[in-house]
Amino acid sequence: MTDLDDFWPPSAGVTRRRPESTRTHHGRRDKALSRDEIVQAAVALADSEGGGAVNMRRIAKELDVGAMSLYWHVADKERLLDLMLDLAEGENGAAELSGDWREDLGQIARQRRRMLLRHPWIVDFMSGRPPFGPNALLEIERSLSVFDHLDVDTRTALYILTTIDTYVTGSVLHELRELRVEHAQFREGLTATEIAGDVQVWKERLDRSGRFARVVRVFDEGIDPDAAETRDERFDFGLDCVLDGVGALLS
Amino acid sequence: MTDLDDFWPPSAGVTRRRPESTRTHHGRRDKALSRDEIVQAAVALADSEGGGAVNMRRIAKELDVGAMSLYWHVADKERLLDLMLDLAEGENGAAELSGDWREDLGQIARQRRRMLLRHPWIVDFMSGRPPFGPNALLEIERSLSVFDHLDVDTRTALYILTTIDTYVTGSVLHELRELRVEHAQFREGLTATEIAGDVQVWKERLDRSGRFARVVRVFDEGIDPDAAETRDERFDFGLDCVLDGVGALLS
DNA sequence: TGGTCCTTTCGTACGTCGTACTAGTATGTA
DNA sequence: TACATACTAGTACGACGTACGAAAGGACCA
Repeated sequence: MTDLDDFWPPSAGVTRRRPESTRTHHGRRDKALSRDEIVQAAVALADSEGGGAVNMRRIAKELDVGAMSLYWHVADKERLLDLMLDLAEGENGAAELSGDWREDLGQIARQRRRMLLRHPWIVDFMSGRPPFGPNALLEIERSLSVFDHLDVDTRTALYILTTIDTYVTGSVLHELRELRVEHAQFREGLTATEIAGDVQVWKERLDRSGRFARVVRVFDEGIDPDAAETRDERFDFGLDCVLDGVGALLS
Repeated sequence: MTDLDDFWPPSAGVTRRRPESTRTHHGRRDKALSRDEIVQAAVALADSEGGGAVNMRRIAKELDVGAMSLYWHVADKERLLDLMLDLAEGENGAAELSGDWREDLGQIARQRRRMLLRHPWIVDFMSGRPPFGPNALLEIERSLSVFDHLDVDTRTALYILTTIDTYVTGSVLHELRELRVEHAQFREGLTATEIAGDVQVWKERLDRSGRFARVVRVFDEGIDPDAAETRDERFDFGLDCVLDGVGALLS
């Protein structure tokens, strides 16, 4: 495994490099601080306390290190976030592909969704960050291999992958909205019955106004579009739509 | 037009209300400050200088007002962001629908994409915010009407709308990533040829490693998946996939 | 006229953030 | 011993959200 840092795109000034020659420890600390260690700590912190808890002082405390020590290994917080994203990107073990395009694309999509739900902070930091870190590139490479034995030009293959990834990303964004709203309500100490009562009052206000007939019908039919139990089903529903569309295109 | 504030869901404590009785101006300022005025100023600021420029002091300066004056009309910054999102949501004039489901869903999707691209800060603030402000609800109501004369149960209709919205959101997220990377490069004073040269070096590194055969082929075929000219085409490609899938379901 | 109350405005100040600057400390080399 | 290299870290600055409380000015009543 060569140094993956070589594969960052030119726009990302990620590579503040360690010296190639000596690897001995020079600092005051007993163990040498490393960039990987920092990124891992940051990811662990973001996983357990949310993206909002990620700040340099806090990461440093986690590593029992001065805040400014981080800046030797990482150019700034933006670069650290780049590295965090790509680390998460890399944790999808490359399970082998079956050879059936629909099954494989479906598996890639579901795997990616699971990854994003494991690290909800990714969607917070994704915007404005180029998705071409080394591990992301490896994923793209792997995904492109699905089309190896299909009669599809490269551009179309890319479009298809982009469409699927787009759906997955948007889907997770939706799910996280719901999860966080639930969480906020829970933290305010509201019981399920209190929430249901409030929703009922809300619904009646909507009903009385006469401008939300169809929305009110959703309530009345007892459909909770955000119900936790139906999220997988809903994801698969949309994914099937997308893959059906892809199928129509491939034939 | 009754007060749309009535239609906020119970979870959003948006409604710090003005007193109902007297409406005369009491403050020190010559014109009374109003919540709408604040929200509009915030949106204008976000549009022109990006979501990062939105902060209470700056909005106040824009209105020639003390920073803390805002807090009489808006509970806190989070609520202000809620209001900003819903204001943008409301600017989609409700063009009448044709009655052809595919055309109408396509139009809704394209209109929403344009809105999100007009206000790129929305995707920055969207995560973790419930999408049920009054104007969002009106949009949902309008979208649901597409299914009025179709034989689709409510749940499926909702799933379809969610799938489309999911695709649009993810799509805009992708586009903004690209736009912002371009913008960052531009701001660093890089010329197009410099960028092309850097990319070439990057590509060759990828090539030499032998692990990115398919990605390198994308380069070699001269395909820029992020090219500005092809963005509309790419969006329509994916949207057609989704709508094809929906079509398969409806028949 | 003067008091008192309610609505609205806003100055000050605190805690938190990213990080520039600078001064260190430990190791290797001449 | 002297100097360079590789790291670590304290201090400090400016920007942020906003709690707190003081005030300003109209409305009302005496």
